[in-house]
Amino acid sequence: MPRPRSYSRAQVIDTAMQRFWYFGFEATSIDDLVRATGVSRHGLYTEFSGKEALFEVCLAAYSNSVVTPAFQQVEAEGATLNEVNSFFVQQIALAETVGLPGPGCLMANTMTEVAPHRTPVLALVAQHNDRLKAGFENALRGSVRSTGKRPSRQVIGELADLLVIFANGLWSVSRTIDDGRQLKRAVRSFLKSITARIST
Amino acid sequence: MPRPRSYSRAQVIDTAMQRFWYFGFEATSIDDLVRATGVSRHGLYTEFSGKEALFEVCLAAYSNSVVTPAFQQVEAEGATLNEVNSFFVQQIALAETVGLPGPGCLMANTMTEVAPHRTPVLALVAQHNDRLKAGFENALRGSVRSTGKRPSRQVIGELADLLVIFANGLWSVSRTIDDGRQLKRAVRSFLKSITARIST
DNA sequence: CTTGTATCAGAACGGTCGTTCTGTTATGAG
DNA sequence: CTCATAACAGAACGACCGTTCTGATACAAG
Repeated sequence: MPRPRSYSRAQVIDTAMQRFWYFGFEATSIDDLVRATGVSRHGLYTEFSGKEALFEVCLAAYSNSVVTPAFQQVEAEGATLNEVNSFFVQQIALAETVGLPGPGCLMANTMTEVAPHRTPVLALVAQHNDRLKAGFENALRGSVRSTGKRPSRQVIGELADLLVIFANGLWSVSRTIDDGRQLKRAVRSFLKSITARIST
Repeated sequence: MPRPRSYSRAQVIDTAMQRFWYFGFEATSIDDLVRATGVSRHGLYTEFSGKEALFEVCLAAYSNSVVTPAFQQVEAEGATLNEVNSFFVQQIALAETVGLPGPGCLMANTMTEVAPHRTPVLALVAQHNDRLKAGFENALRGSVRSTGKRPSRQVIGELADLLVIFANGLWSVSRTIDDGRQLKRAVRSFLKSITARIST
């Protein structure tokens, strides 16, 4: 008998995620979210339980709807550094369509804005970095398979760490740069260095 | 005849800088600054003209009192990648004494939190990145001088861009990591890659 | 058509935001 | 000692913060 809800939970989360992504956690107010989503304050508080909880839901949604579509190719069996390259290139292209200087990466932004003060958030971004590292390791192993060289597990891990750091740095500077070609050039150059480390 | 001021401008700036550094621009309130500096609201508003103006002064102070002491060795004539290495190692050691996960870098944090919404701030962090790039180029040229290889100006520029991205990424992840050895390992590994690119 | 119920819009909460203003106080020149 | 001066502490400003609450509303079962 009750009145059916007039909004879609997924769509609210997506809209909120966009606001947090571009403006950050602190600078995004509940009023902003009410205006952007069209959902009343009451609705936001019954559906989610507060601003920080909603933010954490948005981080998870970002992982699923933004990171996964682009990064799954790197995580797939048989992936190589070619897939790593197209991951970066795709994300740069996405940033260009949104407009540079752009929003960067929600995870990278959160790393520097919210963590380490709020433990649950810190855990989520650390988990994201772990995911990236695992994916990069997978691609590195894939690329190694086709070369004569056999780098140790430790070297693979170190190179994956470098890729995680590079990714975070790249999305950081994408918030101050207006030319996507600079970013693409950096990706090309960096992957060249990594490739050199796993071939003869 | 007037009453002399009871605070030192430089010390107020330094204290405010520390707060912004760790907590970020939005999450640091004027009340926080009043408590931390011991200066009244009125004093802060006559000495500086508002929160954002004070923040910009802090960015400049950070550049002078944090970046310069560590980075000037990289900018010095005759610097090589050895100086780049000790720059990173010193800053990591500093972060370890403060405690990891730590505050990272005020400039990197600002890049992802405040820029690109506020143009004057964006300009300051972009200027910081330019400074880093110029310093890294200087060191790369210094390292090249002692090898047979003669990389083009363009390659030097690209590698310097990589170093800027790496630096920003490194300070980002230092906000989620509790073991400084991981950071040092990454620096060692990354500089190894860069070195390979400018030697035979 | 009636009625129960969950959703709705939006008022209202105390608290804090960045900012301004008002007296009081401490100082050093005369 | 007197007094003009500027820095002082802190009250006060309207606006907005995140959160809670109230009463009207729209639907579906009976």
